[in-house]
Amino acid sequence: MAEARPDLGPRKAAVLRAVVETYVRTSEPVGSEAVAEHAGLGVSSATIRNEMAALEELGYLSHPHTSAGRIPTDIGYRHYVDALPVGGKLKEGQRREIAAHFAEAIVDLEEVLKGSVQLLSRLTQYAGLAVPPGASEEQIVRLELIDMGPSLMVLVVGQHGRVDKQIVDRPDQFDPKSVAGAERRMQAIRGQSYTDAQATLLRLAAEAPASEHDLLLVAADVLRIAVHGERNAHVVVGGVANLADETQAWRRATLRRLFETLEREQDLLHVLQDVSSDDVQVTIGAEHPTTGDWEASIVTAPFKAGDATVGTIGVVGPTRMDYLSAMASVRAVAARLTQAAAEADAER
Amino acid sequence: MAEARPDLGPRKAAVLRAVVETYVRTSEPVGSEAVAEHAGLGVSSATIRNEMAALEELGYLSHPHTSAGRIPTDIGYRHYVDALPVGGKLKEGQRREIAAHFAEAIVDLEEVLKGSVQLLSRLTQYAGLAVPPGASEEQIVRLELIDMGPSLMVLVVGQHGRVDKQIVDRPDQFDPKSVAGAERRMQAIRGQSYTDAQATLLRLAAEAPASEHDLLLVAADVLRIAVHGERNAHVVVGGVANLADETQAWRRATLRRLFETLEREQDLLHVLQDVSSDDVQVTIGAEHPTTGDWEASIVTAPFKAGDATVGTIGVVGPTRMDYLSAMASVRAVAARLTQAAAEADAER
DNA sequence: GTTAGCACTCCGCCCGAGGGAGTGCTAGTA
DNA sequence: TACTAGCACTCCCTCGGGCGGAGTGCTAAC
Repeated sequence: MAEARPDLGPRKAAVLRAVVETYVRTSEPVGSEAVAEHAGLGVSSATIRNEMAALEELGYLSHPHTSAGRIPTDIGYRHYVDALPVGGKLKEGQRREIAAHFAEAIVDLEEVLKGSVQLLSRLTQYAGLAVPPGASEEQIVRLELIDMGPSLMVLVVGQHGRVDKQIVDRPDQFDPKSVAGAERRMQAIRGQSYTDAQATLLRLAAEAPASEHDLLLVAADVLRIAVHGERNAHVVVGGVANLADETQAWRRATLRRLFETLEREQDLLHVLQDVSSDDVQVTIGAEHPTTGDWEASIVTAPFKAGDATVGTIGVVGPTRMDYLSAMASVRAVAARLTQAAAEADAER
Repeated sequence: MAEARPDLGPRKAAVLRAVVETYVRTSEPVGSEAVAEHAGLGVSSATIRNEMAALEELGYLSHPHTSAGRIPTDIGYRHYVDALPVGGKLKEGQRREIAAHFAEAIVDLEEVLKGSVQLLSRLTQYAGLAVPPGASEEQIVRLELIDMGPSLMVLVVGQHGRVDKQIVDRPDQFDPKSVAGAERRMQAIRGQSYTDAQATLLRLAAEAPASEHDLLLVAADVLRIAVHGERNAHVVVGGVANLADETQAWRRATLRRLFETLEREQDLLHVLQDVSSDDVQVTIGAEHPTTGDWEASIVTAPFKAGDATVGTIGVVGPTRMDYLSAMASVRAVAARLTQAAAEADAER
């Protein structure tokens, strides 16, 4: 990601910035005249033209056709984003909306995330996304085997309100007595983290009588899935209607692909899990293989809930995105999320 | 819904049918010539023209402009649908796909519905929808109060794998002893239906000591919500990407509105709950107030899971929908769903 | 009641012209 | 050497007019 691109020098950078910002605002290719005015560099449009030609040569800008203005390439956006000052400012209204949203104490993380994703989509006019924290460090509050007639439900409740369930076919050998036995045996893991508990269950299974052995393995498997998020790890998505807005100039086919991926949670998860950093992170266009044909960018930030369990929240929008404002919104929401979770923990 | 429209007579009905079917296939206004060929009425296009003019007069067809063909109005579609033979046929491939999907025994209803909605969206190329059955008649397998530090989780597990949870702030007076007491007390409802259990809890609350009183009320409230589906009653939605397809001639703004409603689960629920009947039901365009500006139709069918608890499954697509095939698909999936649930019950 | 024939309407498309935005280049200036 | 003014050139976009065609509605004949 940190490609060794040559430093542009202040003026080229300013021109690039002006092109990006004007293009984002108008969604029309940007001409030298407009840049000369907007960038306030005190040079004429002719000079700008030279700079723009150079920027195109370097791959930061492109040209729909000879006599049109310039539009940024993905690389151009990348440079722009990297050069962006850290502190994007929120509008007063946005700030208030965020504050209002986090006024209530955090209770159910899942619900809060749904709300936060909606909030982000309202703030940015793009679609909001969130990946709930993995369960690995969360403590288990309860683990139960529930007899459901022909099947058996394994139910796990985590410290932060997480509930994982899985229903498995119950082979005949799982008689009520074994189930009760296994359930009693597995209570040893209460208070352990999901990861630790999984190991404990495997150990218990080894020691347990044959009739209970498989049951313990099944329970261990539910924990494994909870940790890895293979099945349940849904991505919370909200505000996708924004993507269908007329002002986003996506072609119909692109829009369709975008929606398809937003539904395929697994793919989405890969993208979101690949972007991990301590701060806001931006993935532009084809920078990630999965997002190659999206013509879209993702802005994400991690948040902490509990001790070290980390989730991700962010937005998806067109590459022609208002990165500054999107990053500010995402950063602010992630920060408030972390803070709210910390307060909820302190109270505990 | 059953408007007292005059009977059209066989020929007008045939003309209407031909217009609808041709229009659905080609998405172009249909001319008299085309109908004369397709409908096989053995009359000339001039006669068809007269009939079409009459149908327009009656409100079944409309005219984009003087010299264009006809397209059906919502009323036209309605008549067409009502006159449709009951037994739409599935293609062999579709039949196989459905069979394959229901080959496995039903375990977790929620998971099955997600799959079925995807299945329907694949079969029809529209978007799939489902409302899980309300909890009212389901039996409660477990009801627990779980201490989560500053808050309290009420957890209910139903006979068919349904899990409702709610996290509530725990006022100070809820000391561990009261919680334990209330939990013991409320076990009386095991095996009762959600509705009955709710009443039982209210009765228990009246008898219980003050310290446990509120806890029992909270639990009763969780059941009430589970039954009414005020909060949790999510609608399962899948395959929305299909709606963004180029071949669906929605304007961007309409598409946006459609997606917005698909995200507002409450609204959607109202629409789906309003359509209840024993068989496949079609809601066309503005027939339902909520769907007024959708330019979309909904095809739904109820399915039974368990004894009398009824959910709904269906598809949303453009008013210009292949109703015959959509109805056949929805009917088939609903039937298999009911059947699979019955088998699962029999095994119990 | 049905049909053939026909005038008429109106859309969609093609075409070419004109305007305009923006470029790239060249020559001149500080 | 860096910048600027000027200018020719390119290419898109739009607009208007002119078909061609699809389809209608009507009339008159069967």
